Amino acid sequence: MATPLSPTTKGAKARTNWVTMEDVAIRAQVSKITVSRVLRAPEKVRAETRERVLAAVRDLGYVPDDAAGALTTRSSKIVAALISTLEGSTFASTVDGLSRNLRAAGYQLLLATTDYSPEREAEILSMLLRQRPDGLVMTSSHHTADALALLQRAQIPVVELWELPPKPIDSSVGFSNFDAGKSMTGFLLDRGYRRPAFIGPRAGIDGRVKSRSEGYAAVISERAAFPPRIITAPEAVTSLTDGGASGLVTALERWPDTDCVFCSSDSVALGAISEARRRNLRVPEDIAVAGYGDFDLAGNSGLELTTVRIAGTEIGERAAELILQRMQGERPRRKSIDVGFEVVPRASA
Amino acid sequence: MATPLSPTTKGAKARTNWVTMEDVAIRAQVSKITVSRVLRAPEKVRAETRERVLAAVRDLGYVPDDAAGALTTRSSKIVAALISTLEGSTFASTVDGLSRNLRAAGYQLLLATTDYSPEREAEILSMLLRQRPDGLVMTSSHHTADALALLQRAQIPVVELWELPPKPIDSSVGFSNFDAGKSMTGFLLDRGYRRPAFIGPRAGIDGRVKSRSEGYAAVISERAAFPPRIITAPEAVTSLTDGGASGLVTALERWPDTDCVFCSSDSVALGAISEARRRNLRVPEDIAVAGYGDFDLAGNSGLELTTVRIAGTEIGERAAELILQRMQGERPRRKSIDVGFEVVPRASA
DNA sequence: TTACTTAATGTTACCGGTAACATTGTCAAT
DNA sequence: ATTGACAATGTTACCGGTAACATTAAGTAA
Repeated sequence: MATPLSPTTKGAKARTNWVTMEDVAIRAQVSKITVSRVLRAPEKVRAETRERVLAAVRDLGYVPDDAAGALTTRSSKIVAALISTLEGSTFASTVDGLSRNLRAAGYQLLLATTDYSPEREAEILSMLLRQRPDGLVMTSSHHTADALALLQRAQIPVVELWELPPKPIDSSVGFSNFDAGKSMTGFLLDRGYRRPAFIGPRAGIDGRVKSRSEGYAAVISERAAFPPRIITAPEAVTSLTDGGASGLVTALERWPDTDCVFCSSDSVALGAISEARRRNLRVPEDIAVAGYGDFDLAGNSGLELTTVRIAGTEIGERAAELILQRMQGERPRRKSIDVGFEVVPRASA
Repeated sequence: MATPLSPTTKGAKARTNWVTMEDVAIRAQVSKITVSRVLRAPEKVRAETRERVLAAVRDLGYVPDDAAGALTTRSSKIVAALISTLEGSTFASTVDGLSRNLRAAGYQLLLATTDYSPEREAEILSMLLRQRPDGLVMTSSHHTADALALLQRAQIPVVELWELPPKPIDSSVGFSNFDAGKSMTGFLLDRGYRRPAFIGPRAGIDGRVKSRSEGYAAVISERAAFPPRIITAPEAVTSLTDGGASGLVTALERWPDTDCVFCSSDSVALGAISEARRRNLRVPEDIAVAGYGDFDLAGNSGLELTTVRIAGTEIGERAAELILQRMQGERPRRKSIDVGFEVVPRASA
């Protein structure tokens, strides 16, 4: 009693939809390894054979399985990214630059957001590592011991973004938030403002904001005759813009002579400006406002926001380059790349 | 002559840093499969054995290799996302919601941006498929034949986001851009504006914008006594805000009686408002401006932008649910989820 | 006691590729 | 004609897991 065969040429099984390298090999009348060679080292295969294989690939619509290949090559062609947040557009351009440059080299980006929580970061990290990424980028530089241990064992290139940690895990692409805070504060004093305050989101959430405020404090301590005025939003306030609005109120209540606020981000500055308008305060005559980030809205919106420009896309692109070099086994010249920043003077301060 | 053994207990090879399931098995004095069971079906293993295995897992810091497992389970635990752009914060919250909900179920998000190009989308798609994602989401609904063929063969759940295509590939989560365009236009006419124009980015780039403008045109044709006034930015203009500014100028030049502009996004509206301010036009008295998207800046910035609110995060969350259901083999009730939209009246129109 | 379940664990083969080595064929030099 | 070198292709084993089936031990019903 003959078992009824399916009408496909394949014969038995076919439990999956995917065309395998073996299918291609059979159709091209070669062995699997020849197909593999055509795809990865075409010059090692005679032109005639190569064409036959490529034709089979096209005919069958073969798409290689990188995960299977990774088992022997030990390269998943995946880079993982741990991003603090995608909201507020701070890191969006970085992710974009990163993904674009990685893809050009055949790598894909595995993305996860940590909401600024080191604990969540550690948890997510261990999930991401199950995919055996070839490299890792992260926008935070405060990590739990667990996370560090995992990274230690993983032995993959790690790039920390958006700052230059004094003691980097591996390498980093960013700039000094401390210096940026100093520069803007110095700029404001130079412009003639006497009592600048610093407004940030709720405390402790983001090390970068802390560095900026410390830059601010350093300059104030050095050049001004009053103690640094740093305001952090109360727990209840979640939105950055709301934090800016409430921060301005708090600043003016606590120190009525405040003539200028330096906000931890453009979103915060937006909130401060809109609060100022609500109170009929002129910007910058009654209260000057400076932001941080040079988001799209800062220059193009009629806000004319004085701010600090960060090369977000470049950070992503450089990180990709660095990671790619490291994955190719090269030891890059520098493990830290400083992309700098720029104070952009506009009308608001 | 004895070969010098490394001091590790492992004996031979150890060409990789990663601890394998076999290492765990040896340490716990069981077989690989028992380790596998402890991790995936603990109830099938005696408590005592289980503890021993878990201890070994902890001691060695074992992290399973999902890619290896995927070979037999045929589930990569990866979902791929093809996003038109990350800039402008339109899709950021969607990606966030998606990633969050997927991770809760043990899935990771593989992200790529297409820059609104169907050709690039097809190209990227074939790269992404090499990772054998279990599911796919995409924010565009215009695809090349190649892309469709690939998706066809891949046989994985596909969710199209941010609109409800009349002929979806598989399933979709979104809303009707056409209806949203109609609603806002109707709202503007109801408010008493007589000559609303529509301002969009450069033509043909985004099908959703087209749908919105068609909604606008439909209402104008039905209720107003003039032909629809649709302006698209010239090729040279890349920024959305710049497009809004130049769009306003063009509208007022071409149709001086324009009393209101409905912009294809809040960013465009921002540009229009700032151009209006430059020209000392009062908003909304001289020219009313409506946006689309209800980005963070719309409500909190003092702009008081009248706009259409889209539940971006919800789209991501629902898409995750849908994909997860599909991957579990369930046939969900609806293949299309309409999350709706809401016209948000503020001061600008 | 003996056969029959059931629980707990192990063995084998396989997923879809690639590394390493093996084989075959061709041609030039001896 | 014989040999060696090299080009083209194939064979085998293995990567790190899991499915399917096999085995063992202990308990239970007849």
